[in-house]
Amino acid sequence: MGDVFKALADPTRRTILDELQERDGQTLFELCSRLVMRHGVGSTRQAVSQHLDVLEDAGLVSRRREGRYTFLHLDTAPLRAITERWPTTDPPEGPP
Amino acid sequence: MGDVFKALADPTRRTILDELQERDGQTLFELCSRLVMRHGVGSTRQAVSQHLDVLEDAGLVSRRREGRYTFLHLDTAPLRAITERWPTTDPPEGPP
DNA sequence: AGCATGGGCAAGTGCTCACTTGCCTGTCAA
DNA sequence: TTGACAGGCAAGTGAGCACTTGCCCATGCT
Repeated sequence: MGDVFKALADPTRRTILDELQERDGQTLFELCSRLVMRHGVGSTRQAVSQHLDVLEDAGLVSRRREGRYTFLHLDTAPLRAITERWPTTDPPEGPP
Repeated sequence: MGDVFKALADPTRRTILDELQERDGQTLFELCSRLVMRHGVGSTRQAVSQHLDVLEDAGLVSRRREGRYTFLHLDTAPLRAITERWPTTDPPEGPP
């Protein structure tokens, strides 16, 4: 359970989640390219892969192998446990 | 914004939030005592205080000075930004 | 005034973590 | 079959973080 929080603690990993949410099912190379192009993240392929390991352990990302490619999929389900653990008093309805 | 995630990454800090949610407005000594008694957290006073610094920077805890005492208050508002950033597809209605 | 209590401030230490470097495996095209 | 491509598997390194130790300041009671 604490893996989810540790996974979200790194800004690069949060950017990966952002990118996968915008375009799900990317391959590792495509993800690396888009991280450089659109988010200015200059990490190497191995660094991104290690981030994906952490995200996979947290249950936030799943790898789907298909032939030569490995497609990455986002799963935001573990995030629900956060707001369920410390429920907010006032609802998300925005004030005036 | 990333401060919230870094604050939640540590298990001791999450326990502090749990304890403050159960009993809001504690003082530092009371919090330390209850962390030892009820959660088995054996950190020193300074360690807990440094955790409170992190939680305060993240906006999750506020310190209210009153005479010789400093009361600690929980604020779960920053947690809402998490589920708003990566909205879940299926609602929290649990399956069978 | 004088001392105990509640708490802050700062330096030092060990461990974790993000990132790099290098090499190795499996898949497709020519 | 051989080469290029997509990706994994380590080991090593530097920075950040959690925690401790020691000292200092303010408040309140006697």
